Amino acid sequence: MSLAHALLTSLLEQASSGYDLARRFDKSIGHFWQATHQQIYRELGRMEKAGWIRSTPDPDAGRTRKRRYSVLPGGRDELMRWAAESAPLPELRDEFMVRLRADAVIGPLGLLPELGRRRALHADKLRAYRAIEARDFPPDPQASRQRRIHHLILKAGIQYEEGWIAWYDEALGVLEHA
Amino acid sequence: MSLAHALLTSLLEQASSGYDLARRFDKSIGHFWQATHQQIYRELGRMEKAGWIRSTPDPDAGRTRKRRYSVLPGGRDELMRWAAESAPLPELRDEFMVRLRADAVIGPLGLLPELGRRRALHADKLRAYRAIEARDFPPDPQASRQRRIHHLILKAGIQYEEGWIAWYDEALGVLEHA
DNA sequence: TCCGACTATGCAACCAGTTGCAGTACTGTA
DNA sequence: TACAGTACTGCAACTGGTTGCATAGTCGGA
Repeated sequence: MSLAHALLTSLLEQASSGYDLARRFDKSIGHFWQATHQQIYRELGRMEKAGWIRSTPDPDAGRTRKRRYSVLPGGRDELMRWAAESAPLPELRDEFMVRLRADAVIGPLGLLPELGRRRALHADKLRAYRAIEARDFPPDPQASRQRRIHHLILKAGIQYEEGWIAWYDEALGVLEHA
Repeated sequence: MSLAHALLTSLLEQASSGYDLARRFDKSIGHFWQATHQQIYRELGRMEKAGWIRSTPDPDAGRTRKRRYSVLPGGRDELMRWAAESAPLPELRDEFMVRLRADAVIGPLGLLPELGRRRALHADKLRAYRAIEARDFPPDPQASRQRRIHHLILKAGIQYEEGWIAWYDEALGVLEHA
């Protein structure tokens, strides 16, 4: 159950509401862990019951129902406990490879446009990551441990997109001349 | 619903039983699409109902219940239709990144051993892929379209593992000296 | 001849994640 | 003041995937 732990991490970085969490998930942690607002609300409810977090009406709430969640000591302990666990590698699961294999067994199915589209999507992501890198991580030998780790995580995304772009370029060559 | 299409592809390559499909999934297609025998049996049932495949008692069955599934024209059409669809990129979802981020916000949580373990797992996979490559894809300018595509798919796995190994090496450096 | 390992299939329950929909309050604009 | 848009929370139903368990036959070895 990592969503809870992703939320704990995010809340430790900054106490906030379910809605804000959902939006922040679209950036930062969301590059490696996605969640809809539905999941987030449900999970926040469970976590509060478990005594990991508590919620108070948000000071910025005005008359809305907005609530601010913050991490309790129990939640922090739980996060530390969980972080030390070992876990299996994420599994590679890409339906495009299935399509390719279908194309191989049946014969040309016109996958080239889709291939180009996917390459472009990866290029978009890479560009976005590079922009974040340029903005938030200027070269700095004195950077704090926290910053260095955040940069490292971003580099995982960069490395991932670059790898796929290179592969899609090769794939383009194979499908064009075959 | 890609599992059905992965199964169709696999059955087109070779008609076989649910059990054999499950085992073949552990290799080839399974590098990019995993499924348990449970899922497979359930899905084969649906596909037969849909008229995409048919099953006959397996000739090698002896007195067991073993059945051989093969693709009907309707299944082939469905696969062709589906292959031309476009689909979103698979999402990167790696809980280790959440752990790293927790380590960044709380302070050193002793992630180094886990980091080494994960690097080793990637190295194992890479070695396995390289072995398959050496065995099944000797350099051959005359290789068929099908072989070239299969090789391409394998290279996606190789590229993926190599990227992560490089990243884990860098991560090792960051966590050691911080 | 009994036993354990393996092949082969399947039911039932559960869980995480997704989708569709809805309600409520605020904010700006015509 | 009416209306559109959007911030914010939530319910209910569904889907795909996982887990635990059950069953039944085959085969080799103690």
